Order: sequence, then structure tokens, then C-alpha cells
Amino acid sequence: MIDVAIPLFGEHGFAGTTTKAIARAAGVSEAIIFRHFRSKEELYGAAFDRWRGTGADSFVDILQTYMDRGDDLGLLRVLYSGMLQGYDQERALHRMVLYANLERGTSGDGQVLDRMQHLPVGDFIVRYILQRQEEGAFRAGDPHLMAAAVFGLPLSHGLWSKLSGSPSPHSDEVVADLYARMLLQGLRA
Amino acid sequence: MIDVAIPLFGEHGFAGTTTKAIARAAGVSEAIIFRHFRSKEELYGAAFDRWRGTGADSFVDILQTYMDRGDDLGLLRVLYSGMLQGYDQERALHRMVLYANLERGTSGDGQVLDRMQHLPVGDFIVRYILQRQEEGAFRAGDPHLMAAAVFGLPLSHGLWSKLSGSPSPHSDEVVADLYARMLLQGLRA
DNA sequence: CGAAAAAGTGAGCAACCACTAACTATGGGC
DNA sequence: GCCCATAGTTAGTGGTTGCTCACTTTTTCG
Repeated sequence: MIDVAIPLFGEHGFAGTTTKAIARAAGVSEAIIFRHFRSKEELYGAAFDRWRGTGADSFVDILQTYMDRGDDLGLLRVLYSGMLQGYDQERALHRMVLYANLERGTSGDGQVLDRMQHLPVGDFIVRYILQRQEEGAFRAGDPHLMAAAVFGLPLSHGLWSKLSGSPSPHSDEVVADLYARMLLQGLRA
Repeated sequence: MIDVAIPLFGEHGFAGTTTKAIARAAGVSEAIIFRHFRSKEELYGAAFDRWRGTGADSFVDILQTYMDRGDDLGLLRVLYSGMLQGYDQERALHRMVLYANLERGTSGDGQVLDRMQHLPVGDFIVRYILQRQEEGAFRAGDPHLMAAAVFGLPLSHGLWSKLSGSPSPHSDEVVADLYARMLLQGLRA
């Protein structure tokens, strides 16, 4: 049931997704949703917990090997390539996260947003920038701000070409390489 | 009526905003909404047309003076400073645009998205990058991709600290300066 | 002024929303 | 065979949704 709820929440948001639609997609009657989850809200939360466990740990491990090797360009290229691929493969999940940012961003309980505050990959990039700064390789500045820039750079492209509806003529690899080179040059001291 | 609809659509999205709430905010009865607009959808479209005219032309003029002067860093600093200020001052409008990207991004008529396809500032940055590439100052690459990077860089920071609910400890000027320097260094050949 | 047009109202419509009540089938452990 | 928890059903609940209708008030203008 969570599996079929994620694409629906991702497509139409929390307010735009009806419990009836979820039930129909799951091939069951609407009533049993409320046997397994106390409310629509609780199902939404469960969908988010599913999202948190999305192979992020193994991805951090891969990035770590690049970091140990001192391969800055490789690290960024893998990060961006993974991000762009992730937008495709887990499009529904990413859209759900964006929706949550907007729907829960203001006057919400913040419960859902709290769960996504510190993600493994985000924490890793902050630590990575900090270390390279101490080594004198990267420019000075708040690592959190710079990490936001790292994640933001491909966001505009990804938002338009992947999560909305207008695909790009460039392959993920081309985009990832260009962005990795641009950002690395911008990070260097 | 459009004026009061924008904050509501920006706060809760199209699906999450009721016509009753708009009417109450406007201080009129619900029925007169449907005298002035054939449907909720049409009011939504009207709110977007309001957005398009948001002083973008004069902003482009300012950027143009920096471009003529060959002041790359100044141009980017003003652009980012303006973007961050815009997130604050026209928060509702920016949130509405993000909502539209998600809500209309898939299976929608695309009518709303088409209206925001080519914005003055976006077109200007593409032309700017193209010219600096021809002068040999900026690295090679698709200007549209690079323009997406220009707009994306501060997006992650802006999304979290401005459009959602967790403000940043840094001033807009500090952030704009850091990001402008990072991006300029990354753009250079 | 006076009439037409525009702007506004309250009551209410069918459809839909999240959610519940009362009941039935199923399957595993004793 | 019996118990009973789990999973499922149909048929609703009260409340809300976008939107309409019949009607009244205000504004415009020759």
C-alpha cells in the first residue's frame, strides 16, 4: 500500500491525493487503509520513512572511496551523476520531498520535514568540504552554505528536465561532467 | 481578488486552496469569484500573469549595465542578491511557481508552465554566457545548461532558508557574495 | 434623472472528501 | 473442531468542495 501511495503523493501532493485513489491503485477497498493507518497523514509519514532508507548509505560509501583517494572531480561527477539518475529512477520520491517542502514548509507541524533534515549524503558533503578546507584546497566559507551550493547547482536543471515535464537533450553524463568541473573550479581556493 | 489569491495559492498550492478561503480573504462572498472568473483554474492563470510582470524588465536593465561594464562579479552578485531578496519579498509568488512546477509538471495541460518558459532574466543570462564564451572568457558548454547552473546554485539555500521554514544565520549579502565568487570561478575558462 | 450594466448577496446543489460501523472470509495454533 | 486475530468487504457518516441560481445593491453614463 505504501508502494502505490508514493507515486500518487509524488504526482499530486498530499492535498491532491485522495484515499480513494490510493485504495483503487492498491486494488483494495478504501476502508482497509484506515485499518492499517490511523489517518491519511500517518500513511504519508510511512511513505516518507520508506524514502529515508533509499540506498543512501551505500552511496555515501562510494563517495567516501573517492574522498580517500583525493579524487575531487570523480567525487563530484559521481555525486551529480547519481543525483540525476536518482531524479529519473526515484522521480516519485523526489517529487514527494519537494511537495513536502512546500506543503509542510509553513504552518505545518514540521514532523515530516524533521525526518529529512539530516540526510547521510548531505552530512557527508559538509564533512568533505570542511576537511578539504582544512587542507587548504577549498576556499573559505560556511561549509553548510557551500554544501547547499553543491546540491543546488544541478537542481534547476533537474527540476525542469526530470521532475517536471520537459526533458533535456543532454545525457546525464555530459551534464554531470560539466557541472562537476564547474563546481570544483568554483570550490577551489 | 488576484492579490489575495497569490499568497493563498503560494501557501497551499492549487489543490490545497479553496475558493471559500479566497473569498473570505478578499472580504467578499464566494459567488462573485465565479462572476469574474469562469473557474478556479482561470483565477489561477490570472494570478500567474500577474507574476510575469514582476519588475523583471528593470532588473534586466541593471544587469545589462554590469554586462556592458564587463563586471562579471558585480553582475552575479547583484543577480544573487536580487534572487535572495526576491525570495523574501515575493515569497508567495515564488512558492506559487514551485507549486505549479509540481502540480502542472505531469499530466497537466501545461498552459501555466508555458507562460513561465522564457523569462526575461533567464533569457538575459543565456545571452550573457554566450557572449562571454565567444570572447573566450567563459568555458565551453551549452549556455542553457550553464544558465541552469547559475540559477540553481542558490536554489537549495533559498528553498530551505526562505521558501520553507528554517531561516539562515547568514545575511543575503554574505551568501550572494560567496555564491557569486564561487560561480564566476567555475564559469571561467 | 433613469435605465442599463456591473458588482454583490445568501441559499443551496451534486459530487466528493476523509473516515467509520457492522459484518464476513481466512488461516494458523491449540 | 474451535477460537480468534487479521484482512477484507459494503454501505454509509458528516462535512467540504467547486460552482450555480434567483435576487438585490451599486455604479456608470447619455
